[in-house]
Amino acid sequence: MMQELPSLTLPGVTIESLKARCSTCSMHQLCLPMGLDVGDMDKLDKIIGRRRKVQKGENLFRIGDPFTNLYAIRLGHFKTYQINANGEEQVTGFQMGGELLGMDAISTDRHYCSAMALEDSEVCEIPFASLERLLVDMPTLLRHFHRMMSQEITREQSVMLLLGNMQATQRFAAFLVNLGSRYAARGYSDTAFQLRMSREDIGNYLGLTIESISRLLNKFKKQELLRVSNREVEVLDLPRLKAITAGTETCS
Amino acid sequence: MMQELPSLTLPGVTIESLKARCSTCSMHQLCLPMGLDVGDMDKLDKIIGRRRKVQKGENLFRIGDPFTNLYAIRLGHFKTYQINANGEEQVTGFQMGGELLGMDAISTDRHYCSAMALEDSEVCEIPFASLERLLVDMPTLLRHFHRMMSQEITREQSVMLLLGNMQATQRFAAFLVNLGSRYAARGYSDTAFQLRMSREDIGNYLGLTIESISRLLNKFKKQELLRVSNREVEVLDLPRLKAITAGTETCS
DNA sequence: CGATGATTTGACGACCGTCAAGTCTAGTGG
DNA sequence: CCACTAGACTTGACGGTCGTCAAATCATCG
Repeated sequence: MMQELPSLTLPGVTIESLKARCSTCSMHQLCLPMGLDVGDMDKLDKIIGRRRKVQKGENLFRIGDPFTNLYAIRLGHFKTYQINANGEEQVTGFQMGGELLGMDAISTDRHYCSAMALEDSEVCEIPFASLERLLVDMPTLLRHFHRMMSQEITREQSVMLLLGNMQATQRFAAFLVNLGSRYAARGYSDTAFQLRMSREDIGNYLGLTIESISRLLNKFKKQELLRVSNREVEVLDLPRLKAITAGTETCS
Repeated sequence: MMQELPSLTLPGVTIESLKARCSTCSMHQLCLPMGLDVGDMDKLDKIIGRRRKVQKGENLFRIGDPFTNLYAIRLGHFKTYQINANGEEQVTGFQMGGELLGMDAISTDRHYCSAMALEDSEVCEIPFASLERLLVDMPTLLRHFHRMMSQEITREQSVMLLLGNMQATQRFAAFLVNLGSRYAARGYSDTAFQLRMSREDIGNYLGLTIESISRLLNKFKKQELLRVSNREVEVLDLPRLKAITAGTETCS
């Protein structure tokens, strides 16, 4: 349902080749496959600001913060969340290495959501004013930047489908399949991975309670769809999980 | 909760002044307040393609259609919707005059959702390739285009908050308040307007059934929050409706 | 005026949230 | 190394919200 990073899945582009070239940060992973040449890469290097380490539980930015930078995740995982009038959170997404944070802030010059590190992480700051100036001279980068913003729009549409249309079981299956496919796009296993977020965050993201998540994990375990140990997950029957996501496999 | 078009709410810019200047389509309403001069406006005119009428119930585009144009709504209302594996719809938004459609398609060069006219409507086609070429020479327009994409991201985040966090009553109140504020931004009343969409579309959008919408309308009527007659709505107590949206007024 | 689809209303039940208690885990300090 | 603690997670019982189903009523349009 939700999409993989297309830039990481282009044919002939391996994650290793990108890492090798990457001189500064994951932003390059996103640009290289789009056809940036070495000269363009150097220009990009020049505007990319300092690296910044973000400790587990620390906010990269908060709702209402003035907007100056986009952030490319080099390492680690983040969650983004809205806060409603009562101070309750709504998790709007989980982000991992190679993804871009902060695009929601362009519209009002203030961040519209908060971003928190789920583990010790590292980002590259990309001053947006500089980036926008650079875009004028680099049509390829411009194109790619538009694709990334558009992709965030489609990602969120998928979440709306999930929240508006799916039952609890289906939502949770979709969540796992999506995580797996994103790890696969990064060269990791799509069936064995660690959940970087708490049950609470998962539940919040999926519009369910922590208890429901716990029960769903147990149900999937009993059906031999999953092996679960704490935050370690192994998907034993990915096709069936995908069928549940699609709504083909009715209940389970 | 969801946002108004900021470009239509800048101080000193009335909807009339924009309409007067607007030579071709509502895209100009979006650009003028951002500081485009007359020369820039003319350049924009040149790339904007033909107007296109779309009849009620007709699709402007469908999921999977190849992407060539963005569409600026001149007149009328649209809904956008996803379709899941079982062919069920999930309405992801309602759009009105002055709003832009199709930005989700940039990422994959195919439309990621379908758009259908809720009444006889009219749009301007904006060939995206031409627009992107133009953006290179017009930093102001570039800036504005990025704001519009970003705004779509924040809008969707608000819907995620709505679907993930709110109860039925609160969702419906939020929906009405949002509609009102968007009409207000266009120079119409924020308390008396016509619903252009069916109960079914509203329910689908809010993750509720048509029956629930009907009951909610009735409840609000009994509480003297609304006067309702078919699709005609008059909000009698906007502050209280806003309080319900915010979750301040507990149940009602 | 008749027909078709949209909307309303009621009865009922399922799904999932709430509450409460219990268990496990990881991190800390003795 | 173990005891202790706080927080994360699990499990069970119960209830409420909202979905499902069915029937009736109401608009709209040829």
